[in-house]
Amino acid sequence: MLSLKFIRENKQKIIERLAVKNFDAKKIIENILELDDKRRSTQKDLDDKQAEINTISKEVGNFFKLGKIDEADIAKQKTTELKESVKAISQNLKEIEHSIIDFLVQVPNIPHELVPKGKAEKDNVLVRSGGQKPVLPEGAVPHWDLAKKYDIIDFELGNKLTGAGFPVYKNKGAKLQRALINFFLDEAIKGGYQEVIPPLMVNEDSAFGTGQLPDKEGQMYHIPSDNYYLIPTAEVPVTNMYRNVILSAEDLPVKITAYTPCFRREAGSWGKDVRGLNRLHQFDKVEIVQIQHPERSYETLEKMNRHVESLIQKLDLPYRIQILCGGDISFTASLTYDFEVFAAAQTKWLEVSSVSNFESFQANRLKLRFKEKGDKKTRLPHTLNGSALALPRIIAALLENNQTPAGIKIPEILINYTGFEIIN
RNA sequence: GGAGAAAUGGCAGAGUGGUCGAAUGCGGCGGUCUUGAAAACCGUUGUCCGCUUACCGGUGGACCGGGGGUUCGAAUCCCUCUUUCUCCGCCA
Repeated sequence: MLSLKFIRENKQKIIERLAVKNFDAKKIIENILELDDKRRSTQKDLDDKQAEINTISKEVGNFFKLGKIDEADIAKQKTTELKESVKAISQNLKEIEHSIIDFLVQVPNIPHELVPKGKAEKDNVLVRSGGQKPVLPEGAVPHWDLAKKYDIIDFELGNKLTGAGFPVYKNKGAKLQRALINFFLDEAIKGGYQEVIPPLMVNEDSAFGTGQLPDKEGQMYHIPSDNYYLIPTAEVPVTNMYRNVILSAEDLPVKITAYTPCFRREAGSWGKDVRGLNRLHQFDKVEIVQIQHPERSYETLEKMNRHVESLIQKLDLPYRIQILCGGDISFTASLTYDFEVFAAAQTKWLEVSSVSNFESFQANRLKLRFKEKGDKKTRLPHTLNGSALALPRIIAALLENNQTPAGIKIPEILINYTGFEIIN
């Protein structure tokens, strides 16, 4: 959510920049500014009346003390009228504030200068790539066939238990899952991130805080009896730990990592894109989150990129990194790097991480602030997050790329974690 | 799930209708003293929204768990929700 002050001061710039996200902001910004004017004059009106009531009330007190009952009664009557208008005005103010919020939450974050114009995936910009695409042996097959052949992931069984998109990991498949989680967490901790295990369900306030609500509730599983939402990513509980918090500048950067399962309804996604592990309703992910000083957030974004890249390199997977274009970047992000690994049997690039700087967009919504030492005013810090990494597609690529006639070879770095070198 | 108690500033903890944004202590910040530090002493110490201001600042309003009510006036009284604690019950 952009702050009102920012909108007031940067109207033209916002409209121009949001065009990159293919969002026509002119009308909505004008609505917001108009409402904001109304809000301020209403506020002033209310404050003045309130002040008058306060003055009179004090007088009444004094009259009573002096035994001047008649004067007190006269003063009392004056407030009756005022009180009624205060009630009406504050009701009005509340309504204005609500409609401002209603509009504000519809305005996307301003894209960074690096974000290219574009409509869809094909307009994303390649930053760099690495690793070697493997030459697969004769008769190589996609991961869903390998999963069945070696009995490590059971899609049908998950179907029976729950439904499509909820696989059961078995045997070495389950072990590999744990190995990756531990590897990713250990690397994050080495990188200075503090590990947390957050709740997997959040309340409405949290879902609003990170921008899942309003509007995107269709993407989350909802528990109506308690009004909780299953988290679509650890970003939600982790970032919300700092909702309504004032940090001091020395606390920055805050670096948190968390492993959690993630739950996504993925309403409306069907077809061959979703085969096997490519798209699931429940999957595991290690997330990294940082809260950083506005002047250093882009350095931090770069560091997070390097962290994610190093994980993929250590797993020896072919990858590429892209900057998302205006049409592909999320509502809340200023700049996003997508990391894709190449799954050689499907001959497909699979997104395994997306690392974003939200600048102050989330912080404003969360009421997350920080204060410079000796400074009276609070400021909004920048928030960033990234997957490091999402498991299923990493597993898909590992299985497909490392298949040999003898079995699937485990990357060197993981052997300490799995305890085996090959799935056969 | 049942019974009772409670929720106040960064923390601890006073405050039961006006002079309370709120005593006191701790912590934090600034200073005096000291070669330096500690101790002691002095000062200072929240958030949000307006108005004003070149700046320092000044000024109005709101906030004592959330929401509503009573009253000229609410941290204080009433209703309601939430949370926490104690006891009982159940239980991984």
